[in-house]
Amino acid sequence: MAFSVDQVLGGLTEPQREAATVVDGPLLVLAGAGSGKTRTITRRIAYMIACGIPASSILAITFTNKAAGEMRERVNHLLAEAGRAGWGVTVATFHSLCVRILREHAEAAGLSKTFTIYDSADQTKAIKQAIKDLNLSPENFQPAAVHSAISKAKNDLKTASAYAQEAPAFFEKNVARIYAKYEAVLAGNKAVDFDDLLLKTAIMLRDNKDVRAKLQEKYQYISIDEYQDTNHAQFVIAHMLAMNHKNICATGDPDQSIYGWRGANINNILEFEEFYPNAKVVLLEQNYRSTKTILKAASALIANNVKRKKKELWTENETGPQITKLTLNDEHHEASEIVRRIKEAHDKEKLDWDKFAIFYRVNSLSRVLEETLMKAGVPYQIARGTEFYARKEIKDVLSYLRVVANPSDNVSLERIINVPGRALGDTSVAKLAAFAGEHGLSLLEACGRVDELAGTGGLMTRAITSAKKLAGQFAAWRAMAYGQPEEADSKEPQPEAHGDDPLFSQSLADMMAEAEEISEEITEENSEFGVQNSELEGQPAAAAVPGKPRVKIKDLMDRIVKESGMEGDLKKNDGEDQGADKLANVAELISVAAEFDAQCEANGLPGTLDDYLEQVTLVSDVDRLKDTGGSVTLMTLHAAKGLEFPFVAMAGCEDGLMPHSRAISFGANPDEMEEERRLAFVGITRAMKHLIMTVARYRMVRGETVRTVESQFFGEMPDECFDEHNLAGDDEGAGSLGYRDEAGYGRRAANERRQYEAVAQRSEANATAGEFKRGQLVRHAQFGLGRIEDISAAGTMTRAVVKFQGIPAAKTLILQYAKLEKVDA
DNA sequence: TGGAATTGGCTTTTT
DNA sequence: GCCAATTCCA
Repeated sequence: MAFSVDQVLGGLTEPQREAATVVDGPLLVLAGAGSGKTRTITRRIAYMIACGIPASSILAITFTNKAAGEMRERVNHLLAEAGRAGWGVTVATFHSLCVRILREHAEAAGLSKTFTIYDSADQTKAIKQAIKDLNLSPENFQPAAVHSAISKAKNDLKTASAYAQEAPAFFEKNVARIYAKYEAVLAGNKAVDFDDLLLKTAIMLRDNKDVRAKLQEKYQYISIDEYQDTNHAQFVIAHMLAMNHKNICATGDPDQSIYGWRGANINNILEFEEFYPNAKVVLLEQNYRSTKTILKAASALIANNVKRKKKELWTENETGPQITKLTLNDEHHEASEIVRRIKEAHDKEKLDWDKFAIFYRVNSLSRVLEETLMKAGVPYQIARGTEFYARKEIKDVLSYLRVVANPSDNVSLERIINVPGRALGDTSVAKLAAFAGEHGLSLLEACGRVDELAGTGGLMTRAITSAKKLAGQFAAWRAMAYGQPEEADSKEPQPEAHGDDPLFSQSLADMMAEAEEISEEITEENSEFGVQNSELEGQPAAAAVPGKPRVKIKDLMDRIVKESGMEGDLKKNDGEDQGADKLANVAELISVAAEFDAQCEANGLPGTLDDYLEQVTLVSDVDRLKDTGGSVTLMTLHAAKGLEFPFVAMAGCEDGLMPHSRAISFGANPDEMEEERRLAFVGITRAMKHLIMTVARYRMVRGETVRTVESQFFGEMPDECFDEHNLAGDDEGAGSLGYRDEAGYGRRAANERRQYEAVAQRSEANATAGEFKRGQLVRHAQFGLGRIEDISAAGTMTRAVVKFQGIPAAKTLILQYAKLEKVDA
């Protein structure tokens, strides 16, 4: 054993070695940017195995699927070198781990085994539905805002009723109602959303002693990466799992906490020691990535944050070149200058394209950069905002599959019930839905029994035929997917009033049981998805159903695309439209599915439809980036976390963008500014040697050209770190004018001003006693503190548009009724 | 019912 | 400015 221990720990520095060898008891590794954190954790896991800890009792949680895959690979590689088999460690993200736990303990969690996972788009849709059902106006309750409120509540483990109890004011009270309704919609569709994965797992672990004990025994050694970005639900899950053996290792860097906006709680890491008083703490402060210059600038910047643990990054690397700071005319100038310099470095320094990255704060900046790269013939890849899986045609195909997997999923069915057109428009669907509601059926079941509706509802003959046909098709596809010999299910004997898991759940359960028997170890331990170990020599294949080859997702998909008429529809619309594009995307989806099939085949995994759908739902943009692209990488600062590049360009280093205006604007939590600073810090510390930061003097924002001010963060970093060039041809010294050009820029701005002035004049005359003006701070009995954004007179009424703190949508109030109270700043 | 045309809203970040 | 969603029109 000793031999492998040495091999496993070889080349680690003293602190790294310490972190890797403290295996028992709580451990906190505060790892600065570029301090070899991943390397250390990987070694730590390998060390545990080398010490004889069974791989199956090790759980490693990472932030992205990509990180999970990489870690798995590295652990395997290390152990192979040390002559050990590395498979069997569970490496997962919180979300994928939860899916697994929930499927295994579906009953205990109060879920159907075949639950569908809704992505954000599905969630928003379901929320819209709930808002509509409650007869609330979508204007006052913007689905997106409600969505984020609910999501936040779930991350804090607040169920609908708990949330309702605490709801302080009007808005929240109604959100509570929507929340409850939304939960009902989800349950009706046998669906869970992203947040539910965490919430349901956390609650089950908290309340169900048996399940908790079982999982505690299973995962005796737990390590969690990027701990600074965990939220409350994740915190609870981690500690429920660890509370017995207390072998929990949290690694992370408070300075790189950038997901506060979605509920991550930086205090989880800041207070780890309070939670585990006997925790061992290791600091990794030596940076192996960046030059002294880059590190100096980054350290100076982050030192401005109050909420942090002091840490001094240092490096033995060279001083390196100064950071290039460029001021350009506009975003086009910015893009061309960045591209020019990238090309230059590519040619002169013989750097491959994949050594370059361009970061930006918001996705909208990518457009011009992309165009410029394309024109210049520079290969690039991008973690896109509207990524592949969000495309309409892709979502459509996946919706078909989801309905096959879960016939109760009405949201997915509604999405495609008339795609391609089959005479089932809004009217017909409404009737079907009403019928379904009356009889406690799913929408699909209603389609199958449309005959019974014919007398009453008066559905078009064509619609009736279509509905029946569709129900029949789904039955057939389902039979194919789950290896059911019959195809007769659509006319199946009455699925009784409230079908709990109708149709096929039986066969699925059997299959799962069988698969488990065959190789409990493998299915359980070999991680989730298609990303698999390659070192699985000699393991028995865990085929889904013995004697029957597993159904290929590709074949199923192929069949659905053809039989549903989608293919024909897209071909028909080919007329130099996007039809061809869409068809190509579908083809791409199918070939990715074929890859999934092949992966599962190779690793002897069941690779059921449910597995596939789960995989597809939980991938992110970053996961889709290839390492070996031979291309320049474009991404948001958020996506850049954990990566490194020899040459980095950060575009849009301007106030309003970085830091984002949201953190600057009225009512912003001061913590937000710190998070913006951390975001900039993350960006800067990705760079190994070359760093360019650019400022565009004018930038097109939402169709308006605005005058910008360079980022206030520049003022927090030492001048000597920068090599500054002003390549903007025009005016000097205008930088102090403010965010928007005083003179107005463009017709639209002028128009707006004229309108504003007119309104202001009118309201001046009408406003009660004239004390309310635009910009005035006010207090409202229900909504709280706000600021008047606009004010106007209409007849005898004066209307004020007020933006209240904590309420995303501005409210329009009538002054005579609203009893606004003036607040002095 | 489907396609065109207009509006409106949006822009943080994503598992 | 762009995209999606809604509305309008045939």
